[in-house]
Amino acid sequence: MSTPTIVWLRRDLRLADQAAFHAAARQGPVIPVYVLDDEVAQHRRMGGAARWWLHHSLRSLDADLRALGSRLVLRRGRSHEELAAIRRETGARTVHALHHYEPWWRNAERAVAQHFDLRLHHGNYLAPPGSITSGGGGPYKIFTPFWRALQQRLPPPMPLPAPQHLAPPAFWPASDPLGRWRLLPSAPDWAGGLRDHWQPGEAGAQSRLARFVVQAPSYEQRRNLPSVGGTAMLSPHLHFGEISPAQIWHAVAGLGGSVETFLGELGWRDYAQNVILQLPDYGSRNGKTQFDALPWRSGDAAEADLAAWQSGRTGYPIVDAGMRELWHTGWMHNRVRMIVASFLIKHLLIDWRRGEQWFWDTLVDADYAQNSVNWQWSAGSGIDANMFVRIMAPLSQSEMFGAGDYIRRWVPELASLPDSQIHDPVRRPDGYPRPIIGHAEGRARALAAFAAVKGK
DNA sequence: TACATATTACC
DNA sequence: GTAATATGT
Repeated sequence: MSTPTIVWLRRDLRLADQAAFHAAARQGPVIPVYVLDDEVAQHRRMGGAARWWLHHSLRSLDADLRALGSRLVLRRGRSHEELAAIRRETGARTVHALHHYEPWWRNAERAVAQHFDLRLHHGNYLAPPGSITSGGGGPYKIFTPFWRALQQRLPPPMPLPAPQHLAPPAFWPASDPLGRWRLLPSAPDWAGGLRDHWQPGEAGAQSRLARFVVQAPSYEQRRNLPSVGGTAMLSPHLHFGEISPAQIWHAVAGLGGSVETFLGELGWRDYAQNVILQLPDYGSRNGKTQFDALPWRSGDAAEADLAAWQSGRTGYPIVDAGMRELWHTGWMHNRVRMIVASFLIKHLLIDWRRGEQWFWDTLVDADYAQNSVNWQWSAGSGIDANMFVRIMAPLSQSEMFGAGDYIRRWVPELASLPDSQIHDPVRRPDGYPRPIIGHAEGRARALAAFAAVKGK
């Protein structure tokens, strides 16, 4: 029997269009390995919602592998140590994996490469991050020119087929029982809403894509209406790599209508990855250093406001609906994400990193690049040019995007109010709070604080 | 071919 | 305001 090859899985938990599986399957026996490696220094520990998703995604991948005559080996610890142990157990000398760009993988990959012939493949982005450079040869800072340049590289390669069979090794290395990792919440079980809304795994990703394909041509008209829900809801599947952007691209490109707008969102995902590649600390450091001087609020009053925001009790119906949707389902509509982020940063004048941390813990799609880039975009602290202090008015956004039914769904205290009242109720039903800050007051405070750091 | 300056746009 | 490019010297 020939020497087995390791497929080292990270956020690429799929069989189709998975270049590491594709390459390894042709070399003989394959050992698929997932190492839970987020407890080491520098590695951001996954949040609670993401851990719930990971549990189910790993179980799904293991079932899919067993149907091919294989299985998933689970190990916990430092990636290079666990892989080296498997090498000693099985004699494997080659590791196939996909490229990942979170800063903590740099050291891990270097260490793995000391023990193995490490073959890294592309395939989790439309184009390899770092490969799109501006006329001056440097990385892009602004989305639009980046996207124009990326489009020159499209279409992405045709998706690779899933392997039909994966030869098992002569014997399997030890594998942890998934349950021992305790990725699921113990009491209280807060995951009921997640179970109702999501099907983690490759099959769930494909069915979500199939549902979206028929709606993709009307994406433009529907995507900003939280009551309608015209977005693809593929973000957690993409984050865990249960589906590739190339698969999505080839499923929707050419359908007409506003598909181009949707593809721009896939482009934004590539863009964010390119930003953290040039600035690995983007999740904790302002892109523009003058924002380091911004007088964010702190202390008991700010902490109380943060808690009200987190629990959906700000007294702004659209903000509260979004925050409760997040808590219940692990996801929030994109338009509402922008509104709640603006509210925290501008109206409450709370550091964007606090919001980023909350999203990191509660979103099933929590992604280092996306979360960092999007929060810095909301704060205006990022490297992308940004002329004014953008302060979204929650009430007019709520009206403009017809959020009435969305609010009724997530803020049941307000369910009986008519459209004329629901965005800004004059009489607050029992138990629904008054606004924790007035719009004009919050706006003025934010303008003063941001003016202090603008213009150098 | 370098470098300055004008133009355009900023999900 | 400033990134990126087009245009000028």
